Amino acid sequence: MSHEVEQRSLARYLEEHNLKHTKQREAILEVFLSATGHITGEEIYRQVKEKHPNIGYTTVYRTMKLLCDAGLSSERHFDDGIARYEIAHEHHDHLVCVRCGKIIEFECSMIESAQDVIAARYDFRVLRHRHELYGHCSSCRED
Amino acid sequence: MSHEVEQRSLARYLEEHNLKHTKQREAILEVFLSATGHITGEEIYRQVKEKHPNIGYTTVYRTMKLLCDAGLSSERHFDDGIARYEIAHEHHDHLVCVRCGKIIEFECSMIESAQDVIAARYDFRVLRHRHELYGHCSSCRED
DNA sequence: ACTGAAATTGAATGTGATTTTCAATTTCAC
DNA sequence: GTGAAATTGAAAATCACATTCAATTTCAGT
Repeated sequence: MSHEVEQRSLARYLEEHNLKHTKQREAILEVFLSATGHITGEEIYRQVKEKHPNIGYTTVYRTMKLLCDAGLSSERHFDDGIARYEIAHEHHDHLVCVRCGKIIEFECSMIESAQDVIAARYDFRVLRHRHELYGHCSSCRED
Repeated sequence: MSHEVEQRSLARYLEEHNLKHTKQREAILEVFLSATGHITGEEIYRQVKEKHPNIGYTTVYRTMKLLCDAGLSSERHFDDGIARYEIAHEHHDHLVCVRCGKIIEFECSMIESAQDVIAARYDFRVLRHRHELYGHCSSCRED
């Protein structure tokens, strides 16, 4: 509950694409939205399983792919190679704490414009980018 | 041949770590160094196989890991998730052409310093970063 | 509410890159 | 040359995720 906007957004996507509204999809959307973000498929699976013990891994992966297609989520891969799903919003980049695993989002127009310079230098047409800073967050540095 | 510096560097690493000097390791180093860079394990395997038909996948992967530990190579993962090995050198970032797969290295001090600003803002200690621009290279845009 | 065609589900199985296992082989210090 | 320790390679395991397919569920049309 309390994610009415996204629920409606999913419902619209399903209707427009002749797809069906199921308990599983609703449950997975709910878990995904309630997470702090950057949750893995495995974590979603475990949490959905609590309320829907019969749900399968397959459905979780398929539904997350659906949510990505619907524009509600986007899939990210950090250095461990495991897919993580974040709530879709404005372009941004990430700080990843290698100790506690915390992922912080940031945006920086200075970097964006620097990229334009690089692209021009190599006559390259940039479609997207990924920029990740790996290190230690402040709370992991407090002894 | 003609990669004497690296051969000596590997030899030194092997000695220091009580590891052994083998034909396979030499052959893999040779193929790796002769590549244009950003070669996959599979590609190394195929090329080494030409001169050493009995070599196994396993040895290639193990040896590339060794070369990384020895500081001669570094492993990179781009969006396709497949490990690529590049010749270790100064820090740099990458432009990746999503059409032809070409990988161009670049460095940009403007971006590096912008990162410091971000790190300070979040009180984050950056250990390393990855910055990849995906798009179309100039030759892929020529119709 | 009822029906049935189409979509969905989930268990089992497949996939693909890489890793591990392990018996046989090779290296190298003595 | 000898033998202990490292290395090799074939086969099997792993790990995250994708595909298959028979059984179930949804929902538009009645």
